[in-house]
Amino acid sequence: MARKGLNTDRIVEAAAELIAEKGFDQFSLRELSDRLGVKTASLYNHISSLSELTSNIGQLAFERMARQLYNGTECKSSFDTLYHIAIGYRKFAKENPELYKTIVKIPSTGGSDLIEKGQNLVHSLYPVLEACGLSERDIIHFSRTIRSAMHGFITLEEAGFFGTMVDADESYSYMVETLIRSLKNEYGGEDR
Amino acid sequence: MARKGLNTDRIVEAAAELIAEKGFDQFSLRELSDRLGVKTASLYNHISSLSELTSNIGQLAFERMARQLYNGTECKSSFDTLYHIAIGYRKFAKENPELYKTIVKIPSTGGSDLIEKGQNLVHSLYPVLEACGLSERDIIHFSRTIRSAMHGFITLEEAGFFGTMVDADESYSYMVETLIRSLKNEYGGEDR
DNA sequence: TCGAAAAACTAACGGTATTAGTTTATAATA
DNA sequence: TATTATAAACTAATACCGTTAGTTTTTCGA
Repeated sequence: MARKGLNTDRIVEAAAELIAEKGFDQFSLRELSDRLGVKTASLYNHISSLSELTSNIGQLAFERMARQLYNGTECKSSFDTLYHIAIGYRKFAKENPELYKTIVKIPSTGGSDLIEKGQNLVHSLYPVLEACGLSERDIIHFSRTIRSAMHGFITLEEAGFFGTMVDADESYSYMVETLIRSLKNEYGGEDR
Repeated sequence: MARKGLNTDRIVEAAAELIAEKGFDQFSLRELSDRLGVKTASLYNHISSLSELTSNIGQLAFERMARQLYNGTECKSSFDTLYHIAIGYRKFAKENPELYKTIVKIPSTGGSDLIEKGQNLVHSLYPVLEACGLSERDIIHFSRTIRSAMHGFITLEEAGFFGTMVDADESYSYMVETLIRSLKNEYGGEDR
């Protein structure tokens, strides 16, 4: 009955760890509380509901991803930067597949904090695209395009919708290069 | 206690209807059996588990989508055909948002029947891309690219990750046109 | 030192999918 | 047509799940 020094952050981190190990679908508050050495009901002193917890885990995933994506990205051009972001995005998703799932599995209701964290990740794309020469409106369009492509690829691959005949890495490179090439063709030359 | 003439197909269709009405997350076997005028346990004479049922619903979604996508697609060029498929894909997903979710929410284990139905939908893309002049390998690559883009866009939009400042329809057109333009630039002229 | 607040607990509720065992209705067979 | 076997309904129970209410214990601040 001694206090365990629990708080929201520790719970969220332990939950993320548990999800990473056992999978998103196998996750339960019961197993989480077991691991924290506490009864399930005690969690509710720190969290208000499972869906709120899930949202917090999604935010954690965004933060970790952002940290991994934008550390030491020294590239020759904005196009190169874009390429490395795209490669890093998938790298993170493949290294943390179950954690990545939480990002989009949030119930649409009340996930505004998560959406905000997602926006942070997105906004950091904008300067890169601006440096490529895109207009304000096209920055939005292209940002949505490449995010859709990356996320869709990861989701479909993970779900098993790509056959095994052709290497997925190769397809991903094809996709990203296709999008960047279209950027070069439309908006500028080689040296951005 | 009189027999209700129930079978797997009727259950799957009723489940799809229920999901369309109440949402994927609100779905339960209890409400499904209520609607069918039967006790929940009785469903197990026709289905083996919820996840199998979910997989069957996903297959139904694929079939309906395929039917809607490929009826009366009379286009001037293969590029036009591709464009209309892309627009129709999103149209279906927006008209049947909850049903669309079932496609990808299937547990990866044992969903081989569903994967096969998905492959059918994919394979019907191949002749179009072949007519555009793509090599066998690039057909796979580009097919994965556009499927990723379409699916990712729909998922991110539905989850609320696109702001409301810029119209999503416009972004979707931008995305599809960008991909088709890249196809024209790489593989051929105007008249395919 | 005492009182209040926070954090643990126990116990219970309503919900879920699922299984086992039983009865009934239909279909096939003799 | 009568009988039997099979399939489809049922009842009842299990083991989870998230969540809430109410209680006890610990800790911290006045």
